Amino acid sequence: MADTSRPTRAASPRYGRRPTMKDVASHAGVGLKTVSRVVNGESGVTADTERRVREAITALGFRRNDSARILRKGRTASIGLVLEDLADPFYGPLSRAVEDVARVHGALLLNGSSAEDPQREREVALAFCARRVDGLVIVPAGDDHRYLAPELAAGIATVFVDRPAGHIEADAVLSENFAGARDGVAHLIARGHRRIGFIGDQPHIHTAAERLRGYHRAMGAAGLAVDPAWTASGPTDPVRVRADALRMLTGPNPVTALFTGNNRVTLTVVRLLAGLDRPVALVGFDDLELADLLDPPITVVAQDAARIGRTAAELLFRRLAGSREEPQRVELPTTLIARGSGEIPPAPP
Amino acid sequence: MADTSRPTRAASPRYGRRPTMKDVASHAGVGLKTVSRVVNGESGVTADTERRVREAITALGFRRNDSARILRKGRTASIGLVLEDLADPFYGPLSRAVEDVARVHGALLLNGSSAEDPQREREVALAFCARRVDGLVIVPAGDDHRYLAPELAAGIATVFVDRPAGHIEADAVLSENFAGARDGVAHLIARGHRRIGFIGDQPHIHTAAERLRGYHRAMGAAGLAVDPAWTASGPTDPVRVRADALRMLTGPNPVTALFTGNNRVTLTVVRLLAGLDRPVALVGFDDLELADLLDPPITVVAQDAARIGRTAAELLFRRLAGSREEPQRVELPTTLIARGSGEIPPAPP
DNA sequence: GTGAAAGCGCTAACAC
DNA sequence: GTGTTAGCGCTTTCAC
Repeated sequence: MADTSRPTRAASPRYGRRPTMKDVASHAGVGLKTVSRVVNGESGVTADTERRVREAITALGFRRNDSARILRKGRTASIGLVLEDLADPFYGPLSRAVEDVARVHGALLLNGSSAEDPQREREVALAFCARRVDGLVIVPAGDDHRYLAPELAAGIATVFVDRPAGHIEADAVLSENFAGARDGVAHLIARGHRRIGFIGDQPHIHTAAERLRGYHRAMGAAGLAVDPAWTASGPTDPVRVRADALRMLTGPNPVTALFTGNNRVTLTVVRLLAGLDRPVALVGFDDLELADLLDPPITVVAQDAARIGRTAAELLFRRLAGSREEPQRVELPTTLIARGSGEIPPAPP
Repeated sequence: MADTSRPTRAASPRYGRRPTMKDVASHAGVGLKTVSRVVNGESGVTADTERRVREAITALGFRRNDSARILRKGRTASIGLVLEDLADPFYGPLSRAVEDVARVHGALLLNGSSAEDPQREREVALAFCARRVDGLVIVPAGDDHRYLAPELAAGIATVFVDRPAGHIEADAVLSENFAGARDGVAHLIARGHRRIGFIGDQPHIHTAAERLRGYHRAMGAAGLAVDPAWTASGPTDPVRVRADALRMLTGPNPVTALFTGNNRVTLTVVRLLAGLDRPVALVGFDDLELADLLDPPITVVAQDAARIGRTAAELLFRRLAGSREEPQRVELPTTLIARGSGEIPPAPP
């Protein structure tokens, strides 16, 4: 008996100890290192020895234990992706793009959702660090990332996505939120709208703040005063959004057009407008599947989620390959897609 | 110099060797095991000792290396999820549900896409096994999973999702594909349709075959003969789907209604029908976001992706907790959501 | 071409 | 309460 420490398990083949290289070695009648050479495709093993080793591997059902390998080599060949919610359609393509890049570099992907909770973001990110991921791609929920400083110092490459890091220097890949929103609002202004509403996400979120800034810039550039009742920021909960939209549309100084700050807000507003008899122009930030088939089709400022993910992952692997440039902020352009809802003229007064 | 193996790096604090428990121990002037006790919240450490250890941990920026812990404990507290494509909206909620359950059990989630390629599914699944994940949730791309037999034998719990495993005994969580499709087609028949087309995914895919079987059953139960030109199975590529749909709608024996076998097919057909002047009834398998806002709103047979994921993950963790029941197949009900497109009557001849 | 020995950083077992 | 020792399964080093 080789393993006297677990007598009760030794009898059961189904849940027995997995074979190790040592087991393969004795089964094949070779040294441990020879097995290691075969498993890792290193040279310096005769064809005959290799055959015997491979036979032993198959016979025993051996598979290399990467935990041990990782411990020894110091690199895990894995990266962690922390995002807000895997179920959000924006993050699906983003994750997939990160995974594809990781795959090219032979790395696996650990996935975690922060649920927009800074504390949870921190837990997930640090759990990944404890696993010694080589790198981290983070869609931040919180705005203070000093907790990551020791990890960055220890060499865990980190790229922030969608929103920049708070209180630490790190790479970030963002959309042109300001310019995209500004252009979307300018598009409405160009169609003759003067009273335009903005409904966005919570103001402490970087993208929400930037998009609101873009709204104000477009209005200002056109010489239009903004009634404070025309802007609303808060959770993307449908009840809140619906109430704010209704208030803007029916108040004393009603808007003739709406700019919505992200896909969830747009969805809620589209549902609301569908039940209205009055035509209201709409431009939304983020594209929606089927947006082209609605009546009217929805005009959007589209982000390229897959490109954002790919760009971030490629930057990450450049860092892992040794790039020592200053932390950089990459801003990716958005695309205004005019489909109809943004081209509705203002209703006559 | 403690680390002479990396002379060029030793000078840089930024990329130095990470501190270990041993480093913390000597910094705090205690033994290694005491640090371990503090880090793992074990009892038997005086408040004063604990404070000194914690100070050393903060001072050095120590974080436990879980790779070493995993190697020693034999459990990785992680599970692997292999699915078709993270970017597909069906899998977002599914992944999220699996992650949430994993989180409750203190496990991390490794994510991989097979891109519907059996070889790639195998690579990803085996890479996860080499990492010694405790369990695996797999949306199979291939139909032969004997390659997993040694892993199952070694105790890696595995649950298949959406489609059953091929040639091995394993748990599976599926939708009621047959019943869902049958009821969806029966719904069209009840509205007076007699010539109904079916456009589905490739026939070797289990869900596609089951849904096609449901179609035939509904037609048969209503005493309706099926013209072979009314069914088409193949890749969900829009060009193929469009061509097949057009053929059915304009052939010598044209259909008055279509049943589409999954969300991608439905999308393509919706786009096609939107350009037609003739009204055609449509029921699709899988729900679509915004389906209720289209004109007409789309009637669907909806699967609950989140529930499927949750059910699979819970079954997995029951296995990990020691459940030794026979492998089981769980079938989750679908929901017919009548919205309009499925209630269009047949066009007069 | 091959193998023995050391050690990656941690936890388990068992001293004291 | 605290520390020492062995060893998880692999890779690295170096001897043969």
